[in-house]
Amino acid sequence: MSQKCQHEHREPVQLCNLTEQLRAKSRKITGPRQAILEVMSQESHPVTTKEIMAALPTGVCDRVTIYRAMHLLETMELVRRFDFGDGTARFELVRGNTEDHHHHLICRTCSVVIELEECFPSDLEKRIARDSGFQRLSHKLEFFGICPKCQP
Amino acid sequence: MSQKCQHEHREPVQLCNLTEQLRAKSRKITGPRQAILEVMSQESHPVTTKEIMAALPTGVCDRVTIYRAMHLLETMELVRRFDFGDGTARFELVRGNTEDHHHHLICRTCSVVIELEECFPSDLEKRIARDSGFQRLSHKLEFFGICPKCQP
DNA sequence: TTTTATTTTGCAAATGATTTGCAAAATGAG
DNA sequence: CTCATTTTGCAAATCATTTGCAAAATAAAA
Ligand SMILES: [Mn+2]
Ligand SMILES: [Mn+2]
Ligand SMILES: [Zn+2]
Ligand SMILES: [Zn+2]
Repeated sequence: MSQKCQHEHREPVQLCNLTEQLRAKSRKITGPRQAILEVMSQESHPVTTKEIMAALPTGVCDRVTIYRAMHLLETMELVRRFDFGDGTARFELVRGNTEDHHHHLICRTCSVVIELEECFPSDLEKRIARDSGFQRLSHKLEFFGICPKCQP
Repeated sequence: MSQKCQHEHREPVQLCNLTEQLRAKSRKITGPRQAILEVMSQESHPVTTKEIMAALPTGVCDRVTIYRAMHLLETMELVRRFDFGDGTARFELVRGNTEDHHHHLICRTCSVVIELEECFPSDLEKRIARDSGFQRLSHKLEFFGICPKCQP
């Protein structure tokens, strides 16, 4: 079945998904949640809760609400969590298929982020699964380096 | 030139390295540091500071000392830091060449760890470097899955 | 629309890992 | 053994994240 949004007016796909998926789980469509998703839809790289907070109009919601929204959206697979190794979680809106994922390249000096298309080769991953007997394999993978601007 | 230890008596390679490298930096060879390395040399997977603390004879040192030792040993490249995504750093003794590294496969249910030989293909990594203009690329990579014992 | 059941939220406080300040203790060179 | 330097323990600070709870918001029911 198609996932097409039923509304007539134009809205980002994510907000439609949000509405529908929230209803399906008897969760509520609230101002904070819409505002958070609005902010995230304008970001092209993973963002921290602190950054979301800063991008939100003053007083929209508490930081705790953002943490709680991230948990919810993560379980709904509308948002994905990343770890750049600095002790702060980052979140990014899932834009394509839920099954897709991607990785990042981060500058060790200025922290600029590049979105990557390359992924760990699935045949290699299958071999790891076969050799170990593990099932449902997934991976966390991020690259680090020195970006052109930061090179000596 | 060979890295062979000059001492006559038998000691784990790491402790020799420690002694020599510490001298070279005018840092001191202390009881806590030797004890911590002793514990780590008996572990085959990355360990947390809490686990090191627990494995150490009571009263050998404070948890803070372990944190400080990990920082020092990490800069000396005698120890490597890993992140299994649970908010606690893990450390493992570097056993082979300093340039080598490896990754892990962790059970999402029971947390059992498998040491892996597979690594991200270097030709692919070189392509990422070339396409992005980044230099000195490195990567963080860990796999997750369900181990044979935890499978339904 | 009003009522009612349920979910959310804000705020304060708790948790947990890690870091820092500082004076006392340990180490190693001479 | 003495002295300069590095380390350590302990308490307190930081920081991200979580939790408890009563008040506020939302959506289903009447
Ligand atoms: Mn991304
Ligand atoms: Mn390992
Ligand atoms: Zn991937
Ligand atoms: Zn690798």
